[in-house]
Amino acid sequence: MSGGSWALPKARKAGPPYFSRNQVSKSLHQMAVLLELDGANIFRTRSYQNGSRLIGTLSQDLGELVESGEIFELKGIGKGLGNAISNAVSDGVWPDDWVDLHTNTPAGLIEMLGIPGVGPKKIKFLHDELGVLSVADLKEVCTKNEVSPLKGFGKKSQQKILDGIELLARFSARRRLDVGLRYGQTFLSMISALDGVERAELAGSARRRKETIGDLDIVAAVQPRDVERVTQEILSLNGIADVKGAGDSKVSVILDTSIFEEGFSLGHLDSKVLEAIGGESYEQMESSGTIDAQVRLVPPHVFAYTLAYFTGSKEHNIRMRQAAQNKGLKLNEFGLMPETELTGLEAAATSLPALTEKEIYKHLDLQYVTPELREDMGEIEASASNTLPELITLSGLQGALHNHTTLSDGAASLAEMADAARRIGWNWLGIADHSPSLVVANGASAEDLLAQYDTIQQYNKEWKDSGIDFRLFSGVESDILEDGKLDHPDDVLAQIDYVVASVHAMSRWKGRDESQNTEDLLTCLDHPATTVLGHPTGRILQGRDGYEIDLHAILEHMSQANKEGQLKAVELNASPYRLDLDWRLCKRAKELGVPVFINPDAHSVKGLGDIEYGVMVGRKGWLEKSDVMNYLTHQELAMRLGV
DNA sequence: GCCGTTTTCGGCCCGACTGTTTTCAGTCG
Repeated sequence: MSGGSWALPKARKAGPPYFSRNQVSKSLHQMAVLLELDGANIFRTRSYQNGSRLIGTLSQDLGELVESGEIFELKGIGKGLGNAISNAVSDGVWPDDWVDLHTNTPAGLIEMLGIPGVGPKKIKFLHDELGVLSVADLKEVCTKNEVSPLKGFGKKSQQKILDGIELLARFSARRRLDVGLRYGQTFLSMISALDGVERAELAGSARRRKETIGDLDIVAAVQPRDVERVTQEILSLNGIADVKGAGDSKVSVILDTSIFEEGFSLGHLDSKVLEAIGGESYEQMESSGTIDAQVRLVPPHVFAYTLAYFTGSKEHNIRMRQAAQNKGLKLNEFGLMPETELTGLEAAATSLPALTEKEIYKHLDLQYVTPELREDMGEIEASASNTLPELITLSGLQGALHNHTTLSDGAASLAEMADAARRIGWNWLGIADHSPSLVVANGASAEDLLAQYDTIQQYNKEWKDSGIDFRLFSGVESDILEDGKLDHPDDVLAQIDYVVASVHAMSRWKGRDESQNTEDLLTCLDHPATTVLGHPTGRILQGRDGYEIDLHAILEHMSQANKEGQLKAVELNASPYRLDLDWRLCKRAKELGVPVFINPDAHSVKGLGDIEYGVMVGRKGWLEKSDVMNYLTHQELAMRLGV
């Protein structure tokens, strides 16, 4: 759960526009949730949800769309939402009914939505009947047996709610991508090895490489005669802490860390990251954590359809079904078939055959869409017109620019980092240790920085003289100070190869509004020495939200600078704790021609491996070879940096 | 609340599972 506030945002002092795209998008989302709790028509709530998504991913300027009235031409924005948004943006006033709903909905009801098995209808009913206002209230009435006699409830429902509250308290619902993938790939390999499992794949948000994962979905192809035996064998695997259910086609379990033979530990972390996720107690929590997993057992001939279905996303699936409908067909997890009276597996007998997902897309006259892109972010249109991007790959990268050594808070020396990069097969490596203001990370003085620069030149000369095609670049990760200033004198910055400018003083930046933060970042970007904007929002996944910032405006500003011949690049921080730039904005950076550096932000040799997660997110953000600076050779990069 | 070459009403993706019912509603993905 994100810790956002449930009040509507206050209007900016200067306007119009009085609200940003992010604020409008978030408000629409909140309205959708509140309307659900209020018992509104689900199609009405869905309209708000769609509107939130639409505005949030808009590439045009919201203020301009409102001013010109073009906002009403967006598909999904009609009279109601269009007027509400227009008035908010141009007059700074939210509709009365939005304000009322926000004022009158108890915060505890929203919290209750996090309980598994408890949805808006039940919450409303329990609120109306028993006056339940919070999770604590709900626990109390369940314990007092006041829920089971209610119409539509019973003993089991009451116990299920109590179990759900327990689960909510034990662990936050989602896990980071790296953690989810470790569980998922381990469990998948165990299932694949079972006798009778013909094929198995990880599906769901893990396969789509979302930055966090709710639960694991695995699809396994099993002949019907083997289903019962395979189910039993799955239930006896190591690492299963609890069995939630086991039917004819689905096994639902909770996994814990005993699934890992080698145990569970975190790598060497950035001190700021460790602090944000709760310090050492976090490691303890992580190692006692769990994740839910569902295994679907299906006959081999429907495997591809089930895999596609459970890979999602929900939004992508909806578009796929519409594409099927346009051809007079019905698409579900069992097949692609003409409309019939039959349902489920029986209807699948009439399905068009598909051994792979590629064939499903082909039946619909679509180009195959790789799982990372299945978010209804334009991939269906691109697929229909054969214009899907040719995505980056891990093996294509030649180096990475933002890494630390023992000069600041890294665990490995300069020589060790360089050696590791060469063993990976990279052509270059950038070193950017912290600047002096960041005392907590042992920020290096100007003197030490310049000494490091000299050492790097010496290494480079040695490699060159011995015919080794490898180069180190010498940079700094400069803190962005008050008013957008950099953390070293200009004459120092002018001597080194590049500057990654990042915000670290989170308490100060989080205490200010979006326009002030954005303004300071723009000032910093305009400094001639600034090359890369580091971890642009400062978010720590599952730890803290980033500071408020209008990244669309930042990216547009950077786009302009690049058009004028300056190199202003944005970082995709590959640390699985950050994954910042968000994938939704990678696509925007690409459209605007803002170059992207995928940076592991490595604080140890092992940390270089985090680049893998950056590539996953870059692929999810539509990035191609030409969008990513890591594809350059050191000779090409030196030219771009002017060194 | 949105949408429309069946256009101002009546649809809006689809199915499994669960627990409650005796034919269905709520939740989930």
